Amino acid sequence: MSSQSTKKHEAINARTALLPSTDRSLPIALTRAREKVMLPIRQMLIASGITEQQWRILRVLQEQGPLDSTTLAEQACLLMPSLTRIVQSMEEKGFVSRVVSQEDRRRQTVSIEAKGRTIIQNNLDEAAIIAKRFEDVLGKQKLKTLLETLKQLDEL
Amino acid sequence: MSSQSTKKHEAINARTALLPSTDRSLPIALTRAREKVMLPIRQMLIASGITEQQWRILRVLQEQGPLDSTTLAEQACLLMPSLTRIVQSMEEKGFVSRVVSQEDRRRQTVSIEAKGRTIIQNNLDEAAIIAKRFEDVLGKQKLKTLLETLKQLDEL
DNA sequence: CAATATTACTTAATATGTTAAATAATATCC
DNA sequence: GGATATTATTTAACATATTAAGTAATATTG
Repeated sequence: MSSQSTKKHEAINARTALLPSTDRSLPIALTRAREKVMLPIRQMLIASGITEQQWRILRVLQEQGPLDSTTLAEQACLLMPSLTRIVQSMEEKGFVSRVVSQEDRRRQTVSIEAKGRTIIQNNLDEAAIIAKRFEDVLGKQKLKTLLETLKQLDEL
Repeated sequence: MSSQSTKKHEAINARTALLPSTDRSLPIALTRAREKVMLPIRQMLIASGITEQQWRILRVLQEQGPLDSTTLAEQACLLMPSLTRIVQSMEEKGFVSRVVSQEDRRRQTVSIEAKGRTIIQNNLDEAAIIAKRFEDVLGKQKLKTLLETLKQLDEL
């Protein structure tokens, strides 16, 4: 922002006009928005002692029933190495259970357990309020458009 | 997806209809889109041996000139503890330098160095091509709308 | 059907994310 | 002006992200 850097900035942009500046960058904008949207959810979950990733795992299992690890990772938007560790830790705490599949013993099925369901119950209402707040801020139509555009990016 | 879990799923949704299901969740959609957009950038940067966060730091410094750590963290979308570590490592590698501010000795100013500029030069064209690809996929108007909506979320 | 390839998951190593606490310098208040 | 509060940065501790390599089971192929 200093005047001496402004000249340099313009000089560089003159020969690299193709790339949008960082304040118009899609990756950065997505990261910022994600952070803002995650923050209240993270704060809510502190009381339950779980992370947003663990919350996503519980919600996916509650919605879709028992899943194999690969599908669960995809649905909860986690990479397999992360999922492995998180599910191990959640199993130790009794939130989920794992059983080896009998048809294919490479696979395992992860299920939500009573303790995990309790966490869902304790947070579902507040999570809905948080989601509603963002819907109200953006408006239903803009939120719908946003989700569609984000989906389009995901499906590339 | 199994039929025995479908009944459970519906039963739960009946009494918790307020919260959108995970496949319509804004946090998850943002995370997925971010991942898709970041992937080609990360792959590009492998050749230079830096991460996307280090790339953001270099780009912000190149655009805006020397910055104090707090501003740099804000602009590069990093938390201060992350910035501290990353800048330390980048300083050791000669990509950036740090000097303590004389007006306020709590502050320090971070500057990009020749080695850092070289990395920018080596990747700017390809970064522009990647950015263009997303612009072409979405269309200029939809990208503009997306950035505006994301900004609106950020400014909450 | 045995060698090879693929798949599902795990482990390892390194980097970043996140919260809390520590540190040092500056600002504020009585 | 000295006690106290605030600010800028760092450190610590733990959790996740990412890439690569490892392992065990299944699938494929000659």
